[in-house]
Amino acid sequence: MRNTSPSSPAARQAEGIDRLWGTSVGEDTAFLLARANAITLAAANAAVGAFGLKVRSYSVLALAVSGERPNQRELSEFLRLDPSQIVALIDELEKRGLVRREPDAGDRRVNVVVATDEGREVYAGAREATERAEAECFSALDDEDRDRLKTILRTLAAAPGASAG
Amino acid sequence: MRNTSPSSPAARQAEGIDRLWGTSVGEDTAFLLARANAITLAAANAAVGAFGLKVRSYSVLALAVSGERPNQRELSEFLRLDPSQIVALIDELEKRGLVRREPDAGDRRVNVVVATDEGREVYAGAREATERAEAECFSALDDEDRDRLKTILRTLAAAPGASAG
DNA sequence: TATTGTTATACTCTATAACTATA
DNA sequence: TATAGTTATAGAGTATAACAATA
Repeated sequence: MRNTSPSSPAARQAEGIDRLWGTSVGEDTAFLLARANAITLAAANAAVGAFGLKVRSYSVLALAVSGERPNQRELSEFLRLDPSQIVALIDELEKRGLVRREPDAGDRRVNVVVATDEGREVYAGAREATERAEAECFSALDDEDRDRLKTILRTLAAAPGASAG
Repeated sequence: MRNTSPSSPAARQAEGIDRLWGTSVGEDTAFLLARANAITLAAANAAVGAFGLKVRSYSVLALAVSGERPNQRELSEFLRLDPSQIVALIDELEKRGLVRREPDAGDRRVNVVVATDEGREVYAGAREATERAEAECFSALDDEDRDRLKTILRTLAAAPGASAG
């Protein structure tokens, strides 16, 4: 151990990597975005995991609960997941009795995804958990910055090019 | 085709999924963050792909170029990647002659990762490409919002809990 | 001929554990 | 006994193509 300036090993380690924040990587907005996403994703997965869900299946369940009666293609497009992945997610939720595929009256190719009563219950609990987790993730921000972040991200989501892969 | 209100199929489709933005999912900051990340990640991968890199290998190269002489454990911690993944990334970059492992004089277990001249050249081109791509991703934001976003994301990165998986 | 949902498959990414050499 | 780096492997996630039913 040559570098003896900081007392504890943990402190020395932290000091060690903190210097890398001054590099071009640490200045890159896309990198910071990826990191923030990794943190919130992990927290959200932990939160909904208590309800036997992952972020993916939770999102599908939330949209099924919404009352908007999305079909599978719409879920695929909105969540930016391949149609085949949506099939697997719905299969899993349907097997657990949380959602139901309902054939569309006007177009027999189309399945609309709706929540069951049990799905609504599970969703209510999971949503509370994710909101708690999210509040904790963003606890370093004041209310104004939280609003700003959300507004900015919504602007990006609505921007042209946001639909391109 | 029962719903004939919007003229083109594309317009009808867009109208269709836009209604889902009004749901709880569309209001979720973590969801918006994931989407923004997916968009910028795809754009960045496309940009550095022209130089035979991915975002991962580009990040390692950037840190090797920085002059901070990070070792593999530091790269692993800073980039939040497993040490074994760092090995693979450096192997690839080293095989292409873009970086070099240099044994640390003080601790023979440690490898410091530094860029070669060619690595610096490739990095310069790739960095320009990522900056162009990033500018395009964030073109919907004015300068003030871009700064705000960066500041907020930096606050989150520095927050306690940002190091927890 | 195009679209919705489905199946199958291969590829990438990620997580884990065990090993070596040094400390 | 602990740490840096390496190897091997299994699991999750992702992308792609082909297919049946329907429009």
